[in-house]
Amino acid sequence: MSIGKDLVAASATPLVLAILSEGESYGYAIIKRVEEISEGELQWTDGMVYPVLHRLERAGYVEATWGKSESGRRRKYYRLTKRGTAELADQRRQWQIVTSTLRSTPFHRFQAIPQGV
Amino acid sequence: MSIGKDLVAASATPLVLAILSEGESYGYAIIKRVEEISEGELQWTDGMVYPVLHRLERAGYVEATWGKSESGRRRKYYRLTKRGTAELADQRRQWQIVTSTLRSTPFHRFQAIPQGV
DNA sequence: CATTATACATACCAGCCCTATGTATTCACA
DNA sequence: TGTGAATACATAGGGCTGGTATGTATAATG
Repeated sequence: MSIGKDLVAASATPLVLAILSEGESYGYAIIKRVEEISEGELQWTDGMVYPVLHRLERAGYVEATWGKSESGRRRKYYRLTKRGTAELADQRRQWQIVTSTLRSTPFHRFQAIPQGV
Repeated sequence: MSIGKDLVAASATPLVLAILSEGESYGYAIIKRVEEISEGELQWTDGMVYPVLHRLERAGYVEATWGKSESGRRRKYYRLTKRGTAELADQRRQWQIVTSTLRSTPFHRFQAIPQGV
């Protein structure tokens, strides 16, 4: 994808937490949801999402329970914990600071140059 | 500092490029400038900035020349290259996508200690 | 009956911030 | 005169994390 690795890394946690704040969900659906709300710009792989969910679980930001889809496939449903909700708020604060700092530079005046120079 | 490691990582390159787009500068001054425009929220260390500058130089985004301060201390001045300017534009595009995606979620509705749906 | 979509898991690799450490000069101040 | 702080740059090593590749398994599709 056309988004740098470190930016993907930085946005992974807040995006997953934000999506789960809409209601409980599971790995595969989160991948689809990210693709949907980014209008196809962000395309996560499963090999990336599951480790993120495991990490969030270890950190106590989410809880998981095994369930089943209507068709019978097993699913691991995740939902935000209280700590996860607090973490989401903190993530938002951090992004505010950084984007606000970037806006203090000529950063926002640079338009993307389509190909070539 | 209170900003996560991965967010610091993701913002380092665009911030340095944006600062250099204001005019040539050097490591120590960049650290001070970041602290200034973030109003003290971002406090970079020298051990973090110099490797970033070296990486940007290897990537061809910046050029460096040795100079001296008025008082006589040696300084390495960095300035944006054409490729660096293009990279800055691309970084901006990436950040637009990610922040726009985050805004598509309840992310922006979370204030310090939310809940209440 | 084979391919695709769904659904989850993990080992390995590479990249990068962070900390710690080292060198060197200028300036304030006691 | 001397001592610490600020200025100024450099790099080695550790730890964390996403990306890739791979494996398992079931349901739907044609």
